[in-house]
Amino acid sequence: MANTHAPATAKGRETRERILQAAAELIAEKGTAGMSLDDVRARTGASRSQLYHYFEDRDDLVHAVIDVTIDAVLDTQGELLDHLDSWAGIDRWFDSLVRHQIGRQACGGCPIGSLAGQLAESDPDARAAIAAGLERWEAHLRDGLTRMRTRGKLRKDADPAALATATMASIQGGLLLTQVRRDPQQLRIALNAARNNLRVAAA
Amino acid sequence: MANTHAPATAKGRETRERILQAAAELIAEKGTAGMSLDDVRARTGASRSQLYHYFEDRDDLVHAVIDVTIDAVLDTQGELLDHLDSWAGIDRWFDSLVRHQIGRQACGGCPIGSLAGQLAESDPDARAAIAAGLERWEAHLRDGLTRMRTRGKLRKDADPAALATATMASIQGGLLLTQVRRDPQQLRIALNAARNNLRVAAA
DNA sequence: CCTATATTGGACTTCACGGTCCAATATACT
DNA sequence: AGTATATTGGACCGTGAAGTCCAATATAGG
Repeated sequence: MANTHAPATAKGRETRERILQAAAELIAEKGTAGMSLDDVRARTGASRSQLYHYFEDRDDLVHAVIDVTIDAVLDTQGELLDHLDSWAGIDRWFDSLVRHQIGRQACGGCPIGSLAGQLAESDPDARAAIAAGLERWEAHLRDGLTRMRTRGKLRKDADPAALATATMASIQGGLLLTQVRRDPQQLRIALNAARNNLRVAAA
Repeated sequence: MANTHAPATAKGRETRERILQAAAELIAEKGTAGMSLDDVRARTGASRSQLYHYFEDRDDLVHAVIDVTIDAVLDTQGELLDHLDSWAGIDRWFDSLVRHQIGRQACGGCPIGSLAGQLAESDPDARAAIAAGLERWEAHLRDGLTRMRTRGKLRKDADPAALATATMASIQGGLLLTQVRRDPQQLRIALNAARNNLRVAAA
């Protein structure tokens, strides 16, 4: 906290934001270990001082990127996440995920999942932050499924928590296969299976 | 090829093996970017010359680790992979995967999947090698399912390729969640869902 | 045993990177 | 305007890491 100054002026906020944004892009492109502070400087035109004025050190910046990445992923899905309490809403959500992968030509996988694979073992704090992010994400689905059960769309003995977890696994795994095989259909296949599994619990 | 000598003596083979083994462990522990050649030297007592005698450069070593890791993953599952043509065989396989995660206390995720997340974007050759490895893995299941369809255990219109892909996605996603949440039950849940999806195609 | 070749030790070079420091400049506030 | 504070530029440092080179030693095969 000592060295890290929160921006006090509009200009400062803007600089911090530029740095954070560039770092997030670079990490998405080259991985956390692949990003260097010089990369960030090159992309933003910022000076060394600026980096260390707004962030403790490299680690602090990476952690900030994690937070911003999680927010970005959830933001991208926007209000789709608020309507996961109907089969139609879930289908729209799945479709949008697949479309998004087609749009980026099957590159990159899931930004959160990628960070997880890179940091889970080596950085406990990062792991916790990523776990929290995934939990926020999964909670939307779990809540939606719970509402469906209440409304009688799911069997009374259905387990929304487990259904949501299994669906997240299909998403993450489907994105990984999509990324490795450079084929968005891999996600489609995984999501169709996830849908089947949800349907098994339909009333 | 010029500089890389294949070991010509038993001693040489042993040295190369030691280096490769240590590099694989280090990469599993700290990620590809986290492993340094000095780490490998420290763990093996090898000299710089030995590293560069048996491997072109760092990249060559990493690629060798990819191959060895894929083989190790498939070996670990052993003959379980040859009996994925019955529900009992598939269940045994799933159980063994979960048990394995419990054994390693939910650490590490899937060695192949981890490599994928780290290298898919930055190293096209690595991506291709990993894709080939996953394909070898998936083929075992696809072949098993195909045999099941032939024997009438699966519906005639079932798609073994898609079923196998969806199952792989659940495995990879389940392992990722297991790793991030340090909870092997995450894989269990994902595999139960995968099983449900397979059952939907049962005759 | 002798020689060609395989293997090994380790000094050395180069360089990218993270991090520190201090002084210069811009901005806010009274 | 004037002062305190926020912001910025950039030189400088230490370290770790990849990679080169050459000479020393071990091993195989005749």
